[in-house]
Amino acid sequence: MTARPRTPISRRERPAKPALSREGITAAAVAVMQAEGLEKLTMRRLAQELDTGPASLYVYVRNTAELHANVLDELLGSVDLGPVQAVGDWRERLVRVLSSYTAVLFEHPGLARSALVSRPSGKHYLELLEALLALLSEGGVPDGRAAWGVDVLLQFATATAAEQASRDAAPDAQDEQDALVAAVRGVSPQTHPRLAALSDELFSGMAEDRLNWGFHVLVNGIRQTGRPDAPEDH
Amino acid sequence: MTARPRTPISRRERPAKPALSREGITAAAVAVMQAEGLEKLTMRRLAQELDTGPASLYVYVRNTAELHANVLDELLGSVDLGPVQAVGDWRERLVRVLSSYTAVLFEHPGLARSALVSRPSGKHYLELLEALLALLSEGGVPDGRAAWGVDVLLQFATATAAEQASRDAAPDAQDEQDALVAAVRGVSPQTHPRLAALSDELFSGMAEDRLNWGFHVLVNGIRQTGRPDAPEDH
DNA sequence: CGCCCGTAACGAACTTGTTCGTAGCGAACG
DNA sequence: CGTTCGCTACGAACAAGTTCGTTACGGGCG
Repeated sequence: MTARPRTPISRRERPAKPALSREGITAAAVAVMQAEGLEKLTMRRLAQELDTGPASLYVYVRNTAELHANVLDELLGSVDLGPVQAVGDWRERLVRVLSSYTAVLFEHPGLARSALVSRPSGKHYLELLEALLALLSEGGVPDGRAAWGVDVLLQFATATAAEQASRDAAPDAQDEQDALVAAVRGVSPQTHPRLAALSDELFSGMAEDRLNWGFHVLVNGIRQTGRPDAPEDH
Repeated sequence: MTARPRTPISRRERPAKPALSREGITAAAVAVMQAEGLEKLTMRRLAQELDTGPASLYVYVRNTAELHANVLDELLGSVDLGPVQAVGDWRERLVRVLSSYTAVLFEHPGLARSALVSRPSGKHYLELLEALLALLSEGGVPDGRAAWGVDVLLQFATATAAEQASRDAAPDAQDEQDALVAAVRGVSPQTHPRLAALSDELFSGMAEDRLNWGFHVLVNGIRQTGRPDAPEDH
C-alpha cells in the first residue's frame, strides 16, 4: 500500500467542479441528448461531460433506465396541458393532451421505449396524470373507471409512440415491419382466410389516424365498461 | 505474415458439428432459456453451446432482439387457440385467447419486453392474428375495425404482461412501483385534487381484474367506434 | 487434375453498462 | 485541537453485444 505513482490531487485545486447531484446529472444528460442524440448519451459520455468517472454517477442514478426516466420527465414538461382549462368538448381536449404527450415521445424513440418499461414517477408525469383525471372527471366518467383508464390511455399512447417513432428512425424497425408485411401477404388463404382477406386493411391508414382512432376506442370503452368489482362504480 | 502460432485444425476432424442454421440456433436458444433463464441466454453462452464463437451467430440472426423474437415465436406455439372453435359467447372466447397469450408472456418478462419493441412476424404469431380476426369477425365487428383492433388488443396484452411480469420478477421494477405510489400519495390536494382523491383507486385491483377490464374496454370500444376514413366501415 | 473464388466461421478487438475496493474529504465527537 | 467515521468520488476490472479482417472449406472453372 501507499507509494502509488498516482498523484492524489486535492479536489480544491480543480477548477471548482459544481459537485454532483441528481439534478445536475439530469440537466447535463438532457443537454448531451439534445446536442448529440440519445444514442450518444452513455454513462461514459455523461461522466466525461461532468468531468468524472462513470462509477460516480451510480451514486445518484440507479442505472441507465433511471437516467432515461429522469430525462424523460424533464421533457414531459413540454407537454401542452392547456386543453384542460380550455373550452370545448372534453373528449376532444383529452385527445389533444394525449396527442401532445405522444408528440413529445415521438421526438425521442428511445425514451418512449424506456417509458414503456420503467414506470415514471416524476413531477411532470404526475401533472399529466392530474390533467387526464380532470378531463375524464369533467366527462362524467366514474372515478373508478377513470383511475384505471388513465393507465390504459397512457400505455397505449406510449407504446404507439415507441413503435412508430422507432420505425421512422431505426432501419431495423423498418425491416421488421417489412418482414411482417411480407409474411402476412405471403400467407395462404386456405389456412389463414381472415388474414389473407384483411392483409391490406391491417397496414392501412396513416399513423396519426390510427392513433386518434385508438384514443376514441379507449375513451368510448372506458365510458361504457363497468369495473368488475363495482358494477355501478362508486 | 504467416507463421502464426495458431494451429488451423481442419473442421472435419471435429466431432461433427451439426452446422449452423437459423433453426438450430433458435432451438438451442430455447433450450438454454428453458434450462437457465433468459438472462443467461447471451450470445456468448449460446455460441458456447453450439461450440462456436459469438460472431458466427450474426450470420443467422441480426442481433439479440431478433434472437429473442425467434425464441418468442417458438413459445407462442403454446398459446391456446382452442376457444376459436369452441362454442359460447365470442367475446368471452376472445378474452380467453388473449389471456392465454398474456400468460405465456408472463412466464418470460424479458421476452414480453422484446415483443413490445420488436414486432414479431413468425408463424405462430400469424396464427394468433388469424384466430383473433376470426373471433372479431364472428362477433360482427366490421373488417376495417377488426384489422386495426387486433393491433391494439395485442399491444395492450403485451405491454401489460411486460409491465406486470417484470414487476413480479425484478426488484428494480418493484422499487419503481413503490416510488410512484409514494409520489402519488405525497401529492398535495391543493395542487393535484383529482390525484389526491383517487390515489387509492389508481393502484387498486388485482392484476388479472385490470387486465380483463382492459380487454372488455377495448372490445367494447372497437365495436362502437367507427374508423375516421370510413364512417360505415365497408 | 489443379487452381480460384464465394462464403461460412472465427478470433480479436472495441464499446458500453455495471460493480468492487480504495482513498480522501468533512463533520461529529471526544 | 486531534481522532474517527461515514460517505462521495474514482480507477480498474468484468461481462456482454457487436463489428472487422482473416482464414479455411468446398464447389466450379480452366
